[in-house]
Amino acid sequence: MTARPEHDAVTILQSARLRRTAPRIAVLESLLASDGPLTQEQITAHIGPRGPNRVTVYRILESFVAAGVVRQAFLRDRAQHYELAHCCPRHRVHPHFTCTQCGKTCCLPEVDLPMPAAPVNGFLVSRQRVEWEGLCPSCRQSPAAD
Amino acid sequence: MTARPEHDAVTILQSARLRRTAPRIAVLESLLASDGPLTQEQITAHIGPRGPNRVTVYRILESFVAAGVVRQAFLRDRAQHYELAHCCPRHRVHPHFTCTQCGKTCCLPEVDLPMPAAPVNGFLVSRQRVEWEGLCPSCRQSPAAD
DNA sequence: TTTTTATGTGCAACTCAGTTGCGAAAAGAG
DNA sequence: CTCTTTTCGCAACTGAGTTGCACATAAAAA
Repeated sequence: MTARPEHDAVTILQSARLRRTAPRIAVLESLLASDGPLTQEQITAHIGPRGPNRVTVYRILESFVAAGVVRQAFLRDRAQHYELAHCCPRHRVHPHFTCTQCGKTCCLPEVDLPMPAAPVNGFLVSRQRVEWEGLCPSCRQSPAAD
Repeated sequence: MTARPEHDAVTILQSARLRRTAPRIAVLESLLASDGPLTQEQITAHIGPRGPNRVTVYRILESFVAAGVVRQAFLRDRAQHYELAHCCPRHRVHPHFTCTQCGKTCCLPEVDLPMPAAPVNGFLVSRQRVEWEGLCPSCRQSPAAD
């Protein structure tokens, strides 16, 4: 879980000049361990009952977003989903995929979707967000599973 | 406001076989009069103080979505935004544009973004949602205005 | 190491979009 | 006009996220 330096919680905190506290490390490790964006509730559940207060998790995520370590990936079911920023460069566009069967969401950083460089109908686009819905590889192979 | 038949509230209700009540007509007319998706709060404000209860607006929107008359365009600031379905065909992909300066959102139905027909990395995509952020035409012309 | 100080954390209470249950009202059928 | 079904309004609730404040602690200074 601490193979590459940029995938180590303490290293990330240090290079972002953020205080390294137990709650922050725990939140960061939850995001590192996940293969997709997480909500506050999912992070709290992953850390377990001895983890930080949910307000603390919200504030930690807020500070991570401000520091550029974490990004607000998308909103679903009225809940914000957070992902590590290093999973894909800031200005590059990557789609988020949600499986309609198993409900899991993951980001596809290797997929590069073009964003219009010139204005479209007079609208100057500076940021793009793409959400895909459909069937993930495992649900396609086992249609009735899960 | 009632120029084209498909843009007339009563006609829309009749062809969708929905009871035509004052609250339904008022909600539909708000959406018809708007150039972009609206929240329940915006619809209620547009109708005015003598309009229906907010719970009623939610239920009306819910029934409109079920009937295919209205679509949930996107979620912003924790609020669902609704738009008329006839503004762009159901399965075609159109981006929603939000201006970072004036905050207004509109959909660009004339812009057709390609959706992958074949699976991408094993993920079979059946629906796409695209959000653009940037400067709208009027804010580009008057940078400090509004 | 100890002290100091700025920052982070936990708790309780709050906000606000959206939901639910239920009795009253009104639309459409006969 | 009457009956049945659907819709509406109200009040109370839910759940994600926020705020204020006292306490705790990481990092800086002594």
